[in-house]
Amino acid sequence: MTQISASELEVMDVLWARPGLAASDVHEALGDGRDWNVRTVKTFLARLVEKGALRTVEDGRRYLYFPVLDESAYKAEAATQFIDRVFSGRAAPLVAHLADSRGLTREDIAELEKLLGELKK
Amino acid sequence: MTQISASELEVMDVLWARPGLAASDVHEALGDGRDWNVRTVKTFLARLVEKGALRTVEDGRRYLYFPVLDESAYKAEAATQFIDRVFSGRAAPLVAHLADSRGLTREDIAELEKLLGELKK
DNA sequence: AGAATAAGACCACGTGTGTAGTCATAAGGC
DNA sequence: GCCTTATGACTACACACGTGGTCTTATTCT
Repeated sequence: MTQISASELEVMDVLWARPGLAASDVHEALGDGRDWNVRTVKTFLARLVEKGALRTVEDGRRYLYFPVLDESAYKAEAATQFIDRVFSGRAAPLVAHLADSRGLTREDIAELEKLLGELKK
Repeated sequence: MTQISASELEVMDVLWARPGLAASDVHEALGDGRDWNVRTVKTFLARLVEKGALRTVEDGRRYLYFPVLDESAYKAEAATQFIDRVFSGRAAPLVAHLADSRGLTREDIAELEKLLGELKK
């Protein structure tokens, strides 16, 4: 599978949340913080279509964009790859590092415990 | 801080494990699976020195390479960035996805539980 | 109707990255 | 003393990525 860059991923996130937006809507939805020119957003959309991550549906003289790539599948894969790359495939050290860098709040810890409890079944 | 690419990271991993290797040693250490030309490895080393992640010590007519970047600090930062990018900063979904994709073995789960137990203190 | 706006199509351009080649030089083997 | 080999220095080059420009055409506003 082709790689998706960090910027492209932000675009995917918008469309995973609200599939079927047009380019200008995606641009608008990104608005906060992300100060990309509409054309920049369109470039990302076009590249994502090339990569097979999105597909278009014509709507008059514009396109609506829909995800082809499944969000969960993609993120699971990305997580696995990241852990392979950075942590030699071991998940525990990752969590340890998160804790170190204050990436884990008390709620996170509680949530993880609950999750682990379920996983054990 | 400048970014380190996936390939460069593999080189760093070798030198974090065994600081003070020469280019050819790094090449050899990477050997398994990684079939890079020595010059490719040297390119990565040079770029890592430029980026300030490694420093060199002359040893006759060659260099020995030592990490400047701290491994733990780097990996903690990388983990945080990854989670921000892909999981909107939430660690729990990451672990959930790992579980989904069979990225978590029973041992991982046990290890994580132990870790969480310690974190709670 | 004419002007401003908005959409897509196509193009551009600097930087990073993966992947090495060439050149000069030093050192070791015969 | 020369040939091979290892080393560093410098260079190359294609493709990805971030960023956005131009050109054409269709719609909408006044």
